[in-house]
Amino acid sequence: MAKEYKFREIEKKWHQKWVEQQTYRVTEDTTKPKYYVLNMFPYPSGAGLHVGHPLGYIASDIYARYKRQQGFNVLNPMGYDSYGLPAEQYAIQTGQHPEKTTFRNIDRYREQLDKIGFSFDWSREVRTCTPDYYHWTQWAFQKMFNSYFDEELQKAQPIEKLIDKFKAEGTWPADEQAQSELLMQHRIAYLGETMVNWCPALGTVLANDEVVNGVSERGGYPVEQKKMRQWCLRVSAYSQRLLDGLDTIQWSESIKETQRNWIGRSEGAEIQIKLAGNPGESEDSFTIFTTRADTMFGVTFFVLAPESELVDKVTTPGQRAAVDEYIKYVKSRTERERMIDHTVTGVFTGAYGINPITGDKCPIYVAEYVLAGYGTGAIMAVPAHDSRDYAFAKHFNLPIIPLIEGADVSQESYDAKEGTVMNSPVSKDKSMEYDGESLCLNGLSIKEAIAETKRFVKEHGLGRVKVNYRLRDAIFSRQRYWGEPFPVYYKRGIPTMIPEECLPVELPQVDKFLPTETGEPPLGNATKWAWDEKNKKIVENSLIDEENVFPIELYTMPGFAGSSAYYLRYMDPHNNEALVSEKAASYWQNVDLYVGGSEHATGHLIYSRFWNKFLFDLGVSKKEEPFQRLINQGMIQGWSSFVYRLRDTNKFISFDLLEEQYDDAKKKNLYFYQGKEADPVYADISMVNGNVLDVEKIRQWTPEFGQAEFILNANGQYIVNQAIEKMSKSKYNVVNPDDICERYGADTLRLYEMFLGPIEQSKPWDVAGIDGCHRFLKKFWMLFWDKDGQLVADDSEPTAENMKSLHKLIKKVSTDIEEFSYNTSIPAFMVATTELTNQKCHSRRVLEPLVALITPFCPHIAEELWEALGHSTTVCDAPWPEFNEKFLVETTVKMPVQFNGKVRFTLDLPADMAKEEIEKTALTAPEGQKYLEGMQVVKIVVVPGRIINIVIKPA
RNA sequence: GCCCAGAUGGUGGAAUCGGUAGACACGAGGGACUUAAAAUCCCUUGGCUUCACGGCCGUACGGGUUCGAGUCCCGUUCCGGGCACCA
Repeated sequence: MAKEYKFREIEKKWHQKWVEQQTYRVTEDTTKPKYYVLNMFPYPSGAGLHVGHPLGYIASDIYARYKRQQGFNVLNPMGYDSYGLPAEQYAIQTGQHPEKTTFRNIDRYREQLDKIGFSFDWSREVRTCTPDYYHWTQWAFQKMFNSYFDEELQKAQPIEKLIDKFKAEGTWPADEQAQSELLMQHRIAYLGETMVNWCPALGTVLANDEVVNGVSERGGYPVEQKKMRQWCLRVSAYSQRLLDGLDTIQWSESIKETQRNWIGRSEGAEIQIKLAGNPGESEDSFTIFTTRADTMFGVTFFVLAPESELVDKVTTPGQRAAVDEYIKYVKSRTERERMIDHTVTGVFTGAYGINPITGDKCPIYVAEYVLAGYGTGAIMAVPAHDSRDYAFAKHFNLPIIPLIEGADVSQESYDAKEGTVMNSPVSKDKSMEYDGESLCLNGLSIKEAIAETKRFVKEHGLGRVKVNYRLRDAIFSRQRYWGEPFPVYYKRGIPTMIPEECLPVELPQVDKFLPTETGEPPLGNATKWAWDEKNKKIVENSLIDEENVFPIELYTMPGFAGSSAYYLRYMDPHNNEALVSEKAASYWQNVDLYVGGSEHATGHLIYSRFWNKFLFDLGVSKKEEPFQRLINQGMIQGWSSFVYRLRDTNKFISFDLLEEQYDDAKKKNLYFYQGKEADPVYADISMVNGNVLDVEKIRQWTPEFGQAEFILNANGQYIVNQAIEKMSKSKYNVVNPDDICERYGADTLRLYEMFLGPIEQSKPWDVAGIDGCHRFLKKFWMLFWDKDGQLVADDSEPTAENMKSLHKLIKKVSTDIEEFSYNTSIPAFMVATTELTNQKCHSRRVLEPLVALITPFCPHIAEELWEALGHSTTVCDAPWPEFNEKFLVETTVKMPVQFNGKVRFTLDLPADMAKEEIEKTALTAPEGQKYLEGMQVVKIVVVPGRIINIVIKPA
């Protein structure tokens, strides 16, 4: 009897053994080099894992196992990002404590993960919602509170240093309140009155990356701008370092570019503009920011952002009413409206500014197209060379002065930064003189003109060169329950830190997860949420006396708080004294390989880099960048199936019977049946076979379908419409990995997920092909057993052919793993297996390395075969086979081409082979002889790799 | 609008540095074994043309460089992602 591949038994057996033998447990082993592999930890949602989740985990597991076999001490931990909105929303609906549902979901995730055979060291698991974990989130926050960013040193420094500086300068106020306010302007974690993205439906503020197209990322609810006092992190202070760091890490170019865009560095100049005929107000000048200093001669007006404090100061009494009206209008508009609708609006303030270069008096407007948060909130408008200024000038009939030779500005502005400058100045007396020098840019290129203007402005004290960043500080508080509480109390209104030794401040119990009746966040429902300063403990709210007992912060931290430094905690997860010990941090340093989705490009991956840089400044983190190499796995999409219900009926029409019409306005297809519109309804993927609906099955699914009438096509089938969409429970297109494990085994699942295509690409899940992977594993298995079920391995000498098949595979698989193109390794495995089967290879010296090679991909079958081969140690430590080129030496001429007296060969030859040998080989190869006969070899050029050019001439 | 990444059979995708395009797999069709099914194995499978041998055309489109281009250069179209009144 042939030995059957019983994957269920094999996988169960090894899952148990791995647990018993603690196969994947790692310690700081200084005798080995370290390698740190990390997956973005999942948020444990109620829906469980679908086949898309493990994609990245499998990819990183393969790499981790490969590194381990190469002799590295590999840290490969896993945990849960377990604070989050869904659990809280669920709690509001059901009254169940979010911790309960979260832990239940975690158990389910763990069960699913365990089936796939990952090499995670579970002894290092972290959960962001447990006090021993968020202790260190709170601790980091306090450190940020007690630090400021020193612009000169470009790093975080203790706040005491700043206080000393103020004291030395004599600017340190006596009043406690004033001290607090002064320091707030410098602390890295600070309480700030800022415009925030307020989402009324979620009842909380959101960070910029949580708002997409003016609506909340989660739920898609409208977001408005609101001025609120919030905790913020001074991420913007690190802009330059965040930008510079990108050049030192191996991330995909596209994600680096996304971050560069988000940081948005722009070099420009700030220029002082004097007000003309100062209308008796305190202010006599304002500052504008421009990247196009070269266009100073084309300025025809100035514009202030509506939110700018300057508006109030410059507005003349005559224009006051109009300006107030306009500000009121701007406030009435939501973020979304402003983003979609770019109609030109604005109003004249009545004031004029003086162009310091030309001395011209230009009107000052207020318009919403200028943003308060960027630059100085004031601009100089050059309608000829900026499309927004152009639209504004046309609307308000303001002059347009072209400054670039050949630029036609009669229809649109000329925004491009190329060309030769003219009209700058138009004539000599149109340029102001400073210290005997006046500016002239005519004839210069734009680039030269910018530099020249900057120099002029700087040298004559008209302004300064300035770099601006688009990156904003992160809003760090949320008006939610299920998050880290702030270790902060308000001592007579002054935010004060709860002493470090009293951390963690645990999340209090509440009976309701909704905001209070007075509109306070959910923590307002807690009755024991006051800080007793004297006794250093949390006490009942009723004891608040504003002398010794003070209210504690009601906000909680946002989702990214817990995920910003979790990689450090994995190094030393049970440490009660520190976030991470010096020893562990020094050993593990930073993450060598990070795998996760690219959707975190402007969120987690920026915050985490910022957080790490801060901890690096503190000396806690040992590397400036937390993630050396980043791989972004693509999404696995699902095939959604739609059935069509005739509107206002319970009749479902087979898709092929419908008439299709494209609606341009809605940008989608509409379907009609006998003139009546039919609406799509999701059908569960499990009820569809190909594109045919199992009508009986769907009838049992919901009562709605149970009573429905299904109109079938001529073949008696109900055809569904299909579309590729993101895999999601609500789209009923989820494929569960458990089912695949049950049917084919984890090894097949692992192999197949890699076989689907390049890791970084999004691709639809398609079960076609999984049979092929399973079949391969069976073939691979059968390579080791004879027809009686006996192991075939013996000590025989491998043939040259055997070694060639093996070493071809070693080479391919090794480079593929390094380059993360696992999908191309799998065909190579298939070819090698077929070759070795045909060669009837029984040699241990081939079979053992073969098992070692498949270990990262399919660890279960590998362990089983490794054991069968007589090893008592785990295959995880089987050394990675070394590639030896000599086994590939068997010359075959792949492609001879003759031209111009040159012959080019492609040969399978080692790169370091001596030239004479190459020549000999080439000349004796049958194809070579055909071309070289009667020729004299003049020169042989060996291109590294295995291509040679042979230059010949007639003998 | 700006930036980034793509486009190869019915499908996923191979093709190393510019060297036989379509490896490998899926799907489809045909066959063997079998009472039958499953499993397994074998053959065919880019298009057009030919009884056949073969020939011609083919890597989104149009040019270019080269003895030779899927690959390099210029331009165009389309799809995906990011940013977007950022001065």
